[in-house]
Amino acid sequence: MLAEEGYAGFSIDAVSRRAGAGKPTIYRWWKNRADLLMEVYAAEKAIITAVPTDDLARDLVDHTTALWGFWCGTPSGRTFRALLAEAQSDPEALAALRDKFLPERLRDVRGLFTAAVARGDIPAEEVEARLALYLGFNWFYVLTDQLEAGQASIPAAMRLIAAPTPR
Amino acid sequence: MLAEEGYAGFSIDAVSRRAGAGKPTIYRWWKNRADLLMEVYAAEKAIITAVPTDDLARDLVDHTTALWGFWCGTPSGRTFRALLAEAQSDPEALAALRDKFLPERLRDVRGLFTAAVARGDIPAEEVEARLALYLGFNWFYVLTDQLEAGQASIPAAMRLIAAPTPR
DNA sequence: TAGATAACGAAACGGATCGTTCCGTTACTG
DNA sequence: CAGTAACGGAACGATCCGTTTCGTTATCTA
Repeated sequence: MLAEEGYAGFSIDAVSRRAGAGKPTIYRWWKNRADLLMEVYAAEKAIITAVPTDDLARDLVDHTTALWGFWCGTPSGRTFRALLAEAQSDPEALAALRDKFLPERLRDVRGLFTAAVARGDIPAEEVEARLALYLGFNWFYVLTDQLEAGQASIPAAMRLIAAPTPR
Repeated sequence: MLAEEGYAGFSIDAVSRRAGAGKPTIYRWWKNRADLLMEVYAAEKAIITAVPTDDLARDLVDHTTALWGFWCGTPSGRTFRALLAEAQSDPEALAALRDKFLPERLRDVRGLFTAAVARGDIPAEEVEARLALYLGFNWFYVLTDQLEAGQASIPAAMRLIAAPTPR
């Protein structure tokens, strides 16, 4: 349904109709639209492995390419956008997104950065800033539905995010 | 109303009640919720001047600090979050956001980057990538309601976005 | 095998919002 | 003073929310 009509066509009523299930059944299993969306996303997410090499910039380019391909090739891009929209009107959903969903999804990428720290390529105290840059970059393109047009920016952006801090 | 209850409490019905106006009157002036939100944001936006010095990193830190202060100190942070959420369920709203609202709001910041290009500090072909990094960084923190906690990341992030490309 | 338990679908609830239509009033305009 | 246009208010049908009720099915236990 998200693939067909996006967030606008996604409602608990519509889900229960389509599933041939009663609404109470849906609410028995997921307390929220956001709760359902997060499980849909997690269930659909192909395992995008992120094994650090010794080149952070290349690791980030590879991971971003895989992620964008996943977002474009499945309904997951739509799902993610719906989830982020939902979090803007439901504080509980925002808390779940920030404190549970995102940390889980970010484990691999964070690993790329900590590996670079271990190699001495980037300072440990900059990991959060660089992670935020990485996340935000992806969010901007997916939220504005510009994943195709934005591909050209990936290498330069990742080079900057991965840049060693001089001095 | 956005300041009081956020996006959840914002509906055309509620707006017309609060304004003592009929709904048709609201729809006569703004064709969309997004349309109204964009005008609210634009009307509220204090002029945050962004005059380039000769240090892009410092310019970006200053502008980000001003922007986050504006987002936190007025209902505008809420307004912006509502606008972005609205754009996820209304393709027309997304197009307006992407093609009209954002370019207008970004004029000043883009000026900071093009000034750096003119000085030879950064290559012209990387402006889009760096702008996306800048935008995304801000979006991530405002959309996750972490503007206070994220302030510590600003200097490092801006240093990376403004970094000269070696070689 | 018989009874208890739990999940289920279906329907309906009150409340809210959407975007639109109709109507009678107000306030400018010429 | 007549005409016009924007207005407020009320109501429309449609959709969705989250919850309650009810009768049925399926599983587990004794």
